[in-house]
Amino acid sequence: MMELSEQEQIRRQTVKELTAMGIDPFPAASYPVSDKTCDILENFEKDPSQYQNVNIAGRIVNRRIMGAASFVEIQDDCGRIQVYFKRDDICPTEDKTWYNTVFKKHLDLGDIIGISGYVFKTQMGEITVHAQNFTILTKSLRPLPIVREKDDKTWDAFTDPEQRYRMRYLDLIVNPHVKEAFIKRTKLVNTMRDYLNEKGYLEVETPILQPLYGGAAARPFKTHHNTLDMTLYLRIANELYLKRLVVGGFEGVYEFSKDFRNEGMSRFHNPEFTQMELYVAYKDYFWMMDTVEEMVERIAMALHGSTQVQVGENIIDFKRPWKRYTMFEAIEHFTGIDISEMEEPELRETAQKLGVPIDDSMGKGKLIDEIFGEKCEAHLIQPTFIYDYPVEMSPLAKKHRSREGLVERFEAVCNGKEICNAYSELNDPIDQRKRLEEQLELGKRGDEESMVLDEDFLRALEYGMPPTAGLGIGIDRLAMIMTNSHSIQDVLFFPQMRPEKKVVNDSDETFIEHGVPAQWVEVLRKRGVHNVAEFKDLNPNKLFNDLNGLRKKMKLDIAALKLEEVQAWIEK
RNA sequence: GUCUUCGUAGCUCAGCUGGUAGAGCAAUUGACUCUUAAUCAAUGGGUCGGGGGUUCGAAUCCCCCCGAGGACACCA
Repeated sequence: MMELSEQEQIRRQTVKELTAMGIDPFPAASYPVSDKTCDILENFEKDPSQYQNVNIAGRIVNRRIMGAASFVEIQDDCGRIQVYFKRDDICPTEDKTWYNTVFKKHLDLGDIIGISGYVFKTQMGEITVHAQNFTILTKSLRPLPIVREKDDKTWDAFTDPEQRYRMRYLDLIVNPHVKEAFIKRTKLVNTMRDYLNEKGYLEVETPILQPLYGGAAARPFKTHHNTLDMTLYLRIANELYLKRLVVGGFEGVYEFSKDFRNEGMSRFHNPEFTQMELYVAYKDYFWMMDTVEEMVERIAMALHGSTQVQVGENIIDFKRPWKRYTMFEAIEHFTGIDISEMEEPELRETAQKLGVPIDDSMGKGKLIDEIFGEKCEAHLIQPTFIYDYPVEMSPLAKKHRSREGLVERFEAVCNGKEICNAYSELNDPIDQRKRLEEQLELGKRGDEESMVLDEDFLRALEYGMPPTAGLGIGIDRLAMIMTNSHSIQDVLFFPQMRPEKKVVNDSDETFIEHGVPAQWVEVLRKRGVHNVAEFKDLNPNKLFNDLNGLRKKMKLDIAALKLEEVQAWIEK
């Protein structure tokens, strides 16, 4: 038995009383919902005659009882509406039980009911459903957090992040803006998918369980397949599989993919996250910049009806064209230093001068990337393309068509964070092999993130992949921006959390076998001892004192314990 | 992983330099036939995250642990 709070006990008792009255608190039959709250609120005044016989269903989120009349607020999946209950309308005969007992005493905040009635406007001018009948559809056994709102002011908002993320269902019930954000997220994905489908690209699915992981520099999650008796990894990216499909002759493929990276967590990182990766044959990275601009601008329009989006303090404007800087230009812009001609020692010196933290394992490319990350990225609020990256950091990107040491790669940065990453894809299999081998070499230098050589991927390239533009765009990051969310946990329904500790509860019998008299078992639980295993960590004197103290407090009519008895349980 | 802030009733919070745990809402009982943070009256509800220590006495001070937030690190 778990300990129930007073309110939970009362609600369980109510369930019993309803059942005893012949009312099923959890009925099986369909309820004939014919109307939505939002539709009634929006359209009632245009044509009241259409709303003389409505059926709504939803959760009771507020209640005001005035004797023989009451107002209840019902919430369904699109909003809330006030419902008016009048005793003599609910109970037209002499028997007033249905109103006085079932409605007033046996309904609680959080219960789900169905209501049939007609719509009218109260004296205060609020569109309201006048209930003629109601049906209990689900009793709620736990009290709901009570959030009250009036004129944009909120009282007792349910804000504890731990509870909000662990019990997202509660968060969704009581915090309407949370629901809004998730609806926007889905709209974002739908808009992107529509855009890609309109262009004629094919949505595909590739393996999540992979024998080798690749396509990004991150540590993977490792698992094991029993029948094959082999290690499998959860994918960190799907790039290498999608490119195989381009080799296979698909000229435009994309996938919305859950990827898994075994790295630290923060307000920008969850162990599993969503990316959309797109590969289009016969295109290059400049073409891809145009595509990203067009697609993201369309998403902003779909979600906000405007290219401008409020994000924290800033208004971000996704209107095309976005600013474009090469990486060297961006660094020169923010530091005043032109590093484009520098070699490793000079870069190292410059980084130190700029206060950029570096270590010995960093090569030329990593140093440039660090300087950019430290000095530029956070300042790029409006959407900006940063292009032409050092080759060392980009083993899958094609060599720059004219500049030595660079690759044709870009990232879009927005609100100080990377939102996408794209290249003219490397399709020279000899160069690709060399680059991947260099990554392995870097691995030996202490860089844990370097990749494993994927021979089949190289074999595919050797058959010939057309020149291809590729893109990875972070759906969670984009959703954060588009919903003005401070943290990734606000755009994931169920962000990863440490598990709640669960207390093991022993049965009465187990305690009794341990020598605890039956009437003391409940007292022990009250004291916080849930199982006999906890005995060994307890001080017998303290337990003895606490239990007899509780006996007094609970006014129990049983003999006081002796210290020897308590010692006996603990030693057993 | 490091630093830092936090954890008190179902929810939101107060509780000063240690002295028997408080409020509002929610709950229970009662009054009230158009209220809307409904109102009015009464009542109940707490291992003060867990464990240890200091003390005559700990929600409060100290240490350890658990959980969460934030910052940093990591994450091309």
